[in-house]
Amino acid sequence: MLDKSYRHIGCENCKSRNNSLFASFCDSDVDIMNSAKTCAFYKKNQPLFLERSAPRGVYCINEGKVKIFGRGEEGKEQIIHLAVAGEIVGFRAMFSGEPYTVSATTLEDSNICFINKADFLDMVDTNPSLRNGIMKELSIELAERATFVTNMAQKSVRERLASSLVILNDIYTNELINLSREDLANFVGTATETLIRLLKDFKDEELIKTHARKIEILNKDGLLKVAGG
Amino acid sequence: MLDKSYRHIGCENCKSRNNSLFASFCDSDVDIMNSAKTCAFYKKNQPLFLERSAPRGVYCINEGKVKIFGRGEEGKEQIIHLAVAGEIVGFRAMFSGEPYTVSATTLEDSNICFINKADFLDMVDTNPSLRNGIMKELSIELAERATFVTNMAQKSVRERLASSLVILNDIYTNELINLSREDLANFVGTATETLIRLLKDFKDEELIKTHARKIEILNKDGLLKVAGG
DNA sequence: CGAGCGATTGAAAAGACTCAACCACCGTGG
DNA sequence: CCACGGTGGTTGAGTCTTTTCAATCGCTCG
Repeated sequence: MLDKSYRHIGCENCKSRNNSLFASFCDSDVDIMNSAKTCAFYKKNQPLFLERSAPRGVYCINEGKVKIFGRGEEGKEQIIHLAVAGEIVGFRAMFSGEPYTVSATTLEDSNICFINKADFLDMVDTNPSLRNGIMKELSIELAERATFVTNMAQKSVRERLASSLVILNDIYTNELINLSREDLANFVGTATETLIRLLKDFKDEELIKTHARKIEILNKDGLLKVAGG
Repeated sequence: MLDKSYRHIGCENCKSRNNSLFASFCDSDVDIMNSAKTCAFYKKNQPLFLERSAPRGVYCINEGKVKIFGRGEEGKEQIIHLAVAGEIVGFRAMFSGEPYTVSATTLEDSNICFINKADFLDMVDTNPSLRNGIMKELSIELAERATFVTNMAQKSVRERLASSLVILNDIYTNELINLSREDLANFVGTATETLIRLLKDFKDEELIKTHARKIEILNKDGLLKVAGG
């Protein structure tokens, strides 16, 4: 269960740090980060930052999940990424010199640490392995996003939903996919009604099973086949 | 007109370098790059590199244009980016440690220089301003691509075409947009036939005018209005 | 208990795609 | 010089997917 206080969470005990950009930190690096950061508890659906606002630092997810999304002309959300424990959110804006182009909101109750921009950039400057990790991460995400664009442009909604469910299944390790229908639609890039109809199709085809809003994957290979790849 | 030989093009004389990542280079930096690079003339439709192949270095466009594209399931191209003179192509793959996820092909006769991976990474290591420029560039492109995804997911083909034409108008400075209908369709993310029909609509609405395959923008504001934003 | 939001269903319309045919231009070879 | 073949551009018709709008249902929260 999550700690509802604002008590400091020591990075040295953070189970999520092992698969984060800070995994390679030595003890003194961890000390520096520990003294630089602040920790906070975020309730579900609480924003970390908003599009067009000025970046003040980076957010490190100790526990919980965060959606990163842009908005189209009519204000409809498009979820670009779902960040899980261990991920650092908002570090792209540290280097771009521009306001946020996306917003970030918690999807569930979360513990999230914050590192000031100056402190973060200082760590990047003085720590080559962190820097290289970041450049690698940026590059990989850029490549992923190229695929994302291609999928959006060429795949049908049905294919995208199948593909999305597999991705979400990995994100929700050891638990059922738990998103509102609207968020799921905004992740797939479709209308909520279309999403619901396709979910029903998948249920009929015994690819998935729903438990109220939660979704269980019954046949991952079948979904991959529908996704076409 | 383009030089058809493989003669060396000195970076110190390269007009495109001023708006490139190498703009901040001092004379000695330029010397290093000059001795590290090789220059080559590429005919129209000649590939620089292919998806799934191993990155060997970066390509610097002295003159010409290059399309960067991925492929969907059925092999249909999706153009992710059009690179113009001054742009460095393929540097993301220098950091990702993975094979190319996209391909690059010239759209017209081009002069393109090549810098070996080791030499390039060496320059990045020893030149903080280049490094910062790259991190900034990666971050900005990542943000742009988020918008790209949102547009693909939420805008109609008509809106995307209008928006694409405005973007292309900037890319083809002082000349008419000159792409095959298929490339244009693959940039917008639609079928060639749909693209042609919409171009006709735009002609009827006097937003554009065609000269054989070339496209002239008559009413940029009108196109922006159609694009919705 | 009532209000309100999220989930679901139905019906109709719009948007895009596919397939097939045709046209137009261009360079080649006879 | 002209017929030929090929590629890229264009048009038409029909179909399928997806969206939109409207209405209903069901549950949770105050």
